[in-house]
Amino acid sequence: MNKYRTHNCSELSKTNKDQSVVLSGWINKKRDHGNLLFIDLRDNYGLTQCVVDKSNKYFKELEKIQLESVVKITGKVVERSKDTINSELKTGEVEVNINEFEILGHCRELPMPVFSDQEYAEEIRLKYRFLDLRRKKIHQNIILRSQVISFIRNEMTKLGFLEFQTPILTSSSPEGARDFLVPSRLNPGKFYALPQAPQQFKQLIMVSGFDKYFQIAPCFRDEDARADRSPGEFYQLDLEMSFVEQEDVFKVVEKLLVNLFKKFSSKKLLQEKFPRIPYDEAMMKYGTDKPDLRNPLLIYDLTNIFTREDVKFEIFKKLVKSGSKVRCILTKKTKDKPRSFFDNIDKWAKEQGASGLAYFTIEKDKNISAKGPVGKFFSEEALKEIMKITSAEVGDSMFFACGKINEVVKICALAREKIGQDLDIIDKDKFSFCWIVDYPMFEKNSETNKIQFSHNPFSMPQGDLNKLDFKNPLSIKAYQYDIVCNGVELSSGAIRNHIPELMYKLFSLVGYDKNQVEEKFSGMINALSYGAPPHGGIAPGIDRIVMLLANEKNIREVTMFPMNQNAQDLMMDAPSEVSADQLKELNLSLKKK
RNA sequence: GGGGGUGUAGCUCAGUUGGUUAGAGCGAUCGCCUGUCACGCGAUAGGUCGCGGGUUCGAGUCCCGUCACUCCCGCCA
Repeated sequence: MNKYRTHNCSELSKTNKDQSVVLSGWINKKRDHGNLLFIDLRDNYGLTQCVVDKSNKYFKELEKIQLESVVKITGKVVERSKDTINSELKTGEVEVNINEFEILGHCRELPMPVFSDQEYAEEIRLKYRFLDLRRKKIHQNIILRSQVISFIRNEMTKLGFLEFQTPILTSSSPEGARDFLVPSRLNPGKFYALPQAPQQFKQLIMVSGFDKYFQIAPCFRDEDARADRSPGEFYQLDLEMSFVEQEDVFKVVEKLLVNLFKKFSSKKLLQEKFPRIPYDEAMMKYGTDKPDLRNPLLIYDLTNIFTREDVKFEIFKKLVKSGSKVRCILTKKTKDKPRSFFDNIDKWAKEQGASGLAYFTIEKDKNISAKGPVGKFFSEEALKEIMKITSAEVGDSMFFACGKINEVVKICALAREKIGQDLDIIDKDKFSFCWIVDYPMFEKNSETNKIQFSHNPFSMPQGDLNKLDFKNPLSIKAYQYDIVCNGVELSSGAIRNHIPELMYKLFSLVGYDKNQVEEKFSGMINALSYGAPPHGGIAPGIDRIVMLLANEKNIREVTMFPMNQNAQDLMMDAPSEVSADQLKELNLSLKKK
């Protein structure tokens, strides 16, 4: 028999009546009636009420015991009287009459209550993460995470994928995020980098002939944190397949995600075959390549309207003449919204750094007219044209932004989200997935004006490879795709470029000559020239999937031991200083401040 | 690197126009209480109002600086 328990804290029921049992767990809560004491004993599995009265020799000691102490209790299971049954508790029909008890782990005065729904400052939660993790909600989140990962492993294995580990200490690569560097003792002056993703390794696995690979892969990027982005490290379901086209990857991932989300959430999926939205279309209609499709609002381009003679909105017209764009967001049936609704959005836009959002509502008396501060600037003919372009109807309103294309697109995307929230038209009980496809291979850096890879430099360009228009690199699309769910970017992937000559050519467009490519990507470029299969893959973010399933807005709520925003682990005190000897061994010296 | 928010008891927070000795709930300690499940009741302890400077007869409150946490922008192939 186990020394510590015969049952866990969620197991006992009426069927155990009169049995002598041993339970171990944490003191979740005490209710002291002076001569009668109730103790809720908690473990990973649940809660059991234990009772003791003053006739027991341990009574005084139990009365004094700190919450969150770990104890072993020996006692008898008794059925509760009808009026004392707790239906909220799985074990609520019984309780354990304590005969003996033993303290297994003392607890000091707590820096934060464990049994409470109260929110606490993150600083204290992170410092005492082991206490925080005892709390119900986050405890459940972490269990969910484990179940999600185990489900994924199982499904991937069933689909014939093999799980491999790839190196954690690898080489730094240009392109992409900032690397975490690790100094090499045996190679003074040289550094390993932690992988930003196992990108090159998974392609090498394909070249090695393994056909289908996956891994729950840790990825390290030294970039600043966000609510949905841990500083430092995160996990991806990294996968790669040989002899596939884009649709083959989509099929696998769609099936996996649909099964996963159905199993672990009660929310409905808006569509089980994810819509495919070309990047250009997404940027036009939603202003972003991670649209929340639960939000029905759409963005329209109305730049041409502001070249008309019968439109007198001079500020916009002047800007349009100098190359600015006008975009609008249409809201349906909003004519009765109070003035404050519109003004608040205009005010909000100004707070976002935009010059504001002009608006009007389309009305009809005898004629079509526009009501609102700028309504008078539009002729009936112009309004009819606007209604044609946007499919707007009488009673609808529109918000206008004007400016340089990048700025307009950005504020419209934000405004779409903001207005959607204000109108409360986003169904929070749904998941809406989509694929964003046809990403451009290259983009122009707005500061340096230089051409750079817009996503992954290893992606395969679309179209006839013999007829690619290298003179117009910005026109080249790639077999590059993202999965988006409810406005959250879950993953990106691509069909890879497995042709070395094409790789050299593409890199040359962003300013790398052949030697540089061979130097920077030696492992891979070399491998591709010894018989590489066409291959492609994707890497959905595990943390963000669990966030969606757990309905959490912050990634730390689904991460067991997260760092804070400044990339510090307050519990383990990392990063920390190291000894002079350690530095010496690594051939490093620190600059004095 | 930049912008916003927050910082008062172990925890969560209140603190009015600058004005007496800075309060509450939870927790802790002590006492009472035999059917609670957020048990109840009474008492006690607990404060560098993040830190530094300034204005003022007087600062938790106003001003300047600074630090910490957090959210956002930049960044994140």
